[in-house]
Amino acid sequence: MKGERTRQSILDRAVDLASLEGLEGLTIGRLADDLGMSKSGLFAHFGSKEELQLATIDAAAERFVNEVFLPALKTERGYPRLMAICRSWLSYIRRNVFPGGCFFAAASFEFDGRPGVVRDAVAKSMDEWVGAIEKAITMAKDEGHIERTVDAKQLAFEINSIFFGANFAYQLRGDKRALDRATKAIEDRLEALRMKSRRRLTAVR
Amino acid sequence: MKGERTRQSILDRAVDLASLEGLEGLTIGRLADDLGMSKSGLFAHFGSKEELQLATIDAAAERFVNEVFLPALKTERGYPRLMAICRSWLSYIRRNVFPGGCFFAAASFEFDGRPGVVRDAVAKSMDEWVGAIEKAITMAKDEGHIERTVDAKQLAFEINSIFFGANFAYQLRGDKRALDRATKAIEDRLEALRMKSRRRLTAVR
DNA sequence: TGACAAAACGAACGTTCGTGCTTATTTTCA
DNA sequence: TGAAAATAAGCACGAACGTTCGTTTTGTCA
Repeated sequence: MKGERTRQSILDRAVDLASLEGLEGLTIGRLADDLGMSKSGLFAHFGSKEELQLATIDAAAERFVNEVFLPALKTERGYPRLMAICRSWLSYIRRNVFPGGCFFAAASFEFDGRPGVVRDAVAKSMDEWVGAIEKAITMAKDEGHIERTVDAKQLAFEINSIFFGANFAYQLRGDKRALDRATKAIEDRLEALRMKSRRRLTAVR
Repeated sequence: MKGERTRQSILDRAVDLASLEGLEGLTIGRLADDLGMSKSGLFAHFGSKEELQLATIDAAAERFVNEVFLPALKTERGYPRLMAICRSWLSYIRRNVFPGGCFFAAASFEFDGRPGVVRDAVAKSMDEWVGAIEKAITMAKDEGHIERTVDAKQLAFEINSIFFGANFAYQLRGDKRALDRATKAIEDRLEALRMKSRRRLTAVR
């Protein structure tokens, strides 16, 4: 009981720290100090640093899903939901859900060069996320909201790219307009794909 | 003389290593071992790890300019050069100029959360690069190759985003088609901006 | 309340980190 | 060729790393 609560608060802090310093830069001693507890006590919860990293990724994924994905699912499927997902992602950056920017963008670029279970876990999370975007695109096609010829994988690639670009410009370059630019890029791209015959519905936007 | 040669070979290796392990994961002991020299001997060349990191960024920038930017400058200014820059960048990923993928993408996401001179150096390099893309776009406008209404900053943002997305998909997800997708995304985007009155020139592509 | 389990602690392990010093070996050039 | 200068190595340092240990504190429940 108590242990689970502690574990959760450790992971909460670990996620924040890792978004700033990286999953490798995340350090058990530093984390313990931050939480006012002993290294050994903290360590016992995970058994190894690698296990801590994996648990941190899981915790980050949970926060991400709660803050980005689930809220967007409330919007009706099809074009509206696809756009809601994009807006939700950009809002998640603006709200600083992770203090160091997108946890998964950072982790992706940190681990893309080294093999191991941590890299695999990051890749799996990202696969799921990009897959979710693809699915939303496919739904928009199925609903007849966007053209049937749309290549879902291609479009998901482009949208995800814009997310990375937005995170980069916002976090590193401090470009306040980065999120506006990303919004415009995605809106323009998606708007061009809307079904002509459904133009009467565009006013809903 | 000799020192300069050694320094260069150290930096060559440092760049490779940092592209894989990150600039913070880059370690003096590991680097010295790799090169078959002593930590202290290597250390003397730089005086501090931070100085080594800064020199590594410079060396990476030099390699990047030589491998990506300068070759593209041989192409005539305007639309052709803009496209050449994009193709050159994608080729640079395909050729594994840095063993861990784009050095600057990795460094950007590694340091976007922490202040300091290293972060500033990374940001400066990226500013220059994005600025170079912007300039190429502006030239294409001036040459009358693309529409005068194009927002150079916006377009540069989008192109750079695609680069990040391509690096991500190629390096972490091992998606061989990532570079094709990036090419298509950029081609389609740019093609739509070409001046109608100059359509007779489009065959040149 | 008392007994047992869970959780946290403090100290220490061996290793590696970045960084100083001092000494030895090369390079360079008058 | 030999002296001066540049370069590399050797050694040691304090701190931090992940990890293990035995002990103590805290929580849970019969």
